Amino acid sequence: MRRKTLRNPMNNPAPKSNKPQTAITPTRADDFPGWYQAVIKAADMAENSSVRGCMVIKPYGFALWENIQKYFDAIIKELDVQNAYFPLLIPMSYLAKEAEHVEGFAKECAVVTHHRLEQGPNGGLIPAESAKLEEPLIIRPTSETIIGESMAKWVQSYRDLPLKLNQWCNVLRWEMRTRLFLRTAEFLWQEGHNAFETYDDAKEDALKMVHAYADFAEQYMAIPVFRGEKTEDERFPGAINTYAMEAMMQDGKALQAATSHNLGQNFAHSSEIKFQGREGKEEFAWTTSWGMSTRTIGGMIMVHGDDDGMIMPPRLAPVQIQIIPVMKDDRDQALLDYCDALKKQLKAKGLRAAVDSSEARTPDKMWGCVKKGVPIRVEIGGREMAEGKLTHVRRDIGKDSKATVSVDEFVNGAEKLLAEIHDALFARAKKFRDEHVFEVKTIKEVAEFFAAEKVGFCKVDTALLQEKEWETVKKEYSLTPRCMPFEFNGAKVLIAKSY
RNA sequence: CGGGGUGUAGCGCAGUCUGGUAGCGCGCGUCGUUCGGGACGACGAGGCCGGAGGUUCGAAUCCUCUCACCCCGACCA
Repeated sequence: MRRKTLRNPMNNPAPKSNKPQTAITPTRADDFPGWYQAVIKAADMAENSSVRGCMVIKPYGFALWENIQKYFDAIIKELDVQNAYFPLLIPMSYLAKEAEHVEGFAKECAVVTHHRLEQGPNGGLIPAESAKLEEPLIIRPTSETIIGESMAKWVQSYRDLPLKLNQWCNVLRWEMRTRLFLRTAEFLWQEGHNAFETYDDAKEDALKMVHAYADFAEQYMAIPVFRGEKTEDERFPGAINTYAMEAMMQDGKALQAATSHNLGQNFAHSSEIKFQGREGKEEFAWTTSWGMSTRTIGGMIMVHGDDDGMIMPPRLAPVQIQIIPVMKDDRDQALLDYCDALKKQLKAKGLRAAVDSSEARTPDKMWGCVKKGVPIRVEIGGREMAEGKLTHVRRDIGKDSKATVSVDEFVNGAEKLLAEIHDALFARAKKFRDEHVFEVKTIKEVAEFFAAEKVGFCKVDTALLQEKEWETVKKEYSLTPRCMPFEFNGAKVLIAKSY
């Protein structure tokens, strides 16, 4: 029965197979994009909404985003960034202020043209002709222009700089093809906008922020990343330099989940962010912008997940330790109390623990835990309770890691165990990534690599991107230069397929 | 916007060619037996067959028109 359900969701005859049974079908090897969708569904993180291109983030997925917000927000506050909030709607003319910026975003903007609805001729509602806006508003695809306007007001003197602002918000980019978390029309992010007195300050800030993101990816998401600069054609519209962190997914494709931009004086000019300098002269500010989105969640799924579902990086996991009471009879209140006491002890240590006291069957609770990627699962039955013990299992290793220890030992070691899981996830991801980066000498070899359907990144001399052949190969295999890692000073570039 | 496809129960699908009044699996509910890594049985609830016209005694099925969504391409965090 079980085999039929899993292998045979389409109701067709099940093929005979020796493959080990997995909670997720298809497996990563069968169909990576299909696997990705199935993991999100199995872990109950998000689903498509009836609004085209927009997703519903379900409580378990949103809890993950809330943790990202919580920890990253603390990091930027340490960097003297202040949170604020700016309008969702931006006058259309603002976008036009920066030439390259318009070109980059104009073709994916949603436009608000009316402010009232009325009864249409065939019933239903239509925008009222009399309520047409003189100047249409766009829904923000990003907020450089509207924040620039405020900055222009707030900055008068060099003493007002640096000014560092951030907002956690939603943005909208009318995307053709969408995928949960990775590319949706509306998505959540933080966008930081800083203004400085000098070019050097701005450049240093843009670099500092990309490292802040990369450190966050490595220390919280357990995702190893390449830190580097984007090539000219991959740059943010209107930026002088764009820096990014690039991660490798398990199918060898690249995912950029956060970027920072050195905007030079481009936006200061268009928004007139001027100040009186130390010598009394009027000067334009130097600005940066930097953002990280819900896309990172897609990255965590594709970097850590396996054929049994999600694997949450411990420091961001909505639930770090799930306690499952294994009950013989209908309901064992003593056992539930015992579990609850354990939960309280773990919470006192600052850990996110939960007890599954639902009426679901024990094996279903366990698989639920597995699919949701809870880092540590604790099982407690009558035997353990009698002996003051518990059994715990690591999600990243599975049942081979099952161990029975005393409650005290577990409580005292839980934080360390979570750290070990984090390190193991990071090491596993880094090993995979390092084994899938290939140094290649010519564009022809790049073409051969992808023609052979090999998986990973090609590292080449940046100069090769000037060759005519590159344009053809790039198109043929839908490749992009991902970034020029800092350690090569622009001399090398990573090429890959990407999300 | 080009090229392909799909709309039937909460989800996944069959039925359409050859019209006859709705079916399967999962899920869901009740009861019983189970219960330390995905249980099983019995009973049960659940559908304007995407929408609008037409043909017909009769349409999920045939015809016309629509609407929506999905996949593949150009753009992107």
